[in-house]
Amino acid sequence: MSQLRTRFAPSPTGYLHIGGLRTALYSYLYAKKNNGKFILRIEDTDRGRYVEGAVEVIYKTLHETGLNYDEGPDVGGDYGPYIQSERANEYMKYALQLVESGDAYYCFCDEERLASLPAVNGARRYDKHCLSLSAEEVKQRLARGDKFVIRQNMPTEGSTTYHDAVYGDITVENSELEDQILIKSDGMPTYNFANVIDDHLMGINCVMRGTEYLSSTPKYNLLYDAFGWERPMYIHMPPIMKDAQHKLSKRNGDASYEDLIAKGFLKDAIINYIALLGWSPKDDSEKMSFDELIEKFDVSGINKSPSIFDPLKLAWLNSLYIKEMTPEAFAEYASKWIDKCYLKNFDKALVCKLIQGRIETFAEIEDKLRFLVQFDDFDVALYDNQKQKTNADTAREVLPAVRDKFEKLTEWNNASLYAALLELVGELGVKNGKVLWPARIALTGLAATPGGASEIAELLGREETLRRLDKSICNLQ
RNA sequence: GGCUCCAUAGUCUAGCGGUCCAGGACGUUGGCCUCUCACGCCGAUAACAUGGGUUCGAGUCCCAUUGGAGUCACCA
Repeated sequence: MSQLRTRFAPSPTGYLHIGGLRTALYSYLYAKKNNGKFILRIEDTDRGRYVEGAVEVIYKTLHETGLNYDEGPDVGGDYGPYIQSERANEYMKYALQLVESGDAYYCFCDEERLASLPAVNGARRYDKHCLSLSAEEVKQRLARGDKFVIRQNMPTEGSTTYHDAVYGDITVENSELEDQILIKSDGMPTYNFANVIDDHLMGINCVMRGTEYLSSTPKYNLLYDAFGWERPMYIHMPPIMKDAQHKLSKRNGDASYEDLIAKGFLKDAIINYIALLGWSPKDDSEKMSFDELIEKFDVSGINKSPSIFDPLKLAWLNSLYIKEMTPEAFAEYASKWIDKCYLKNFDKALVCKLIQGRIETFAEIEDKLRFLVQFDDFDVALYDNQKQKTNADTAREVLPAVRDKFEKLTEWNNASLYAALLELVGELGVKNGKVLWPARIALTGLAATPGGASEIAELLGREETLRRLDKSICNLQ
């Protein structure tokens, strides 16, 4: 068999949604796994839907996620142009070839007539009205400048079967197939037509796309047959759902790739997660690098039923990727979120050290660090802790001593602070918690913090630490 | 509504006739660890949609029912 060529053919409608990204991912993985080529083609035959800048978003996202295509509008290739609107003159030629062979025909029906067609089985169906027009009549109307479309002439009997790599054999009765429009009245090809022509012209021998095409694929195959072209292999994949009933879509306000990035998810985690939505490797691997994905990817692992997008599991994977970042990489990536917290005098490296292992998404940073710049009066009930045997009364006794120890320190770092705290524990002859708990509470006013008393004191610095202790001690009186 | 497809825990999934009183993961939860939280570690939790077949034997094959998805555009 000749070299495998897959393609991702999005239409530039403004963003790249998660489902589209996954389609691109699988296509890419499958191509790479088989030493094939992955091609990007922009399907912009609908002039009305064109969105400014949408193409760039597609390029950017694909490159950013590592889904580098071998051929495409911005990288070139031997089968260009890779933007359908730039190949506009190609399609009519092929449509006319089909008219010639009787596999397609001119149709002059207007909207009104179409709308008056009776519904069959709950849906309107074109009645092949114009198929019976004589060649002479067609010629006249064309010469007269009548608006027309070109329709595919579907067989009315028999059935068409094809093989899908994940769903198996799919058979559809030809009578179910409508005479779909190939060339629109504006002269542009419909997606269905341009798709087939371009796939063939670009040597695409493997078509990967969502299941929404599962039942219309026979129409495409009939086109391949009419031209005498070899049909490609098909790999349809199930949709990604928001919940059991609804597909994930930007229109419903669901997260797009950009949204997820903005919410603090790492691209590697996103790719890893969506690879797992609808596909699973032979072993039980969950966290996989891009290279491992290529290595393990296999069509037989693609699932048949829709899968629901689970932000919780994505977050879990994301936390795994966050933990393995180097401190430097983490600091750099996190800086944009840390900056939102208006931290001025705090050691960023120290801050990062405390939060890196404690967040699942970068968006949580703001909440986690708020206590650094905000220290309000708090309920002394926070000093209550059954397990540590502490309460406001014990805090009242311990805190002044803590303050005293801290003030005498010549070195201000976690080790010395912690040592000072333990020293006090020794002197008082109590459990660690009896000192550590109230100290942390007094410094933050929070039941849970991203660090222990000494770590937080180190971060706060001598001055702020003493100030907070004084304030808390005062509030206990 | 017609047609096509799908159906294992709350979610993602393994399973391709016996090795499954169903395995992994997220979540939830108990515990350990611990300067709180988090991490980590150990344990628990919960599923073969229903009903018929086929078979010595069915989560695995067939049929029906139910449920769900997709599709039926001069949108892609």
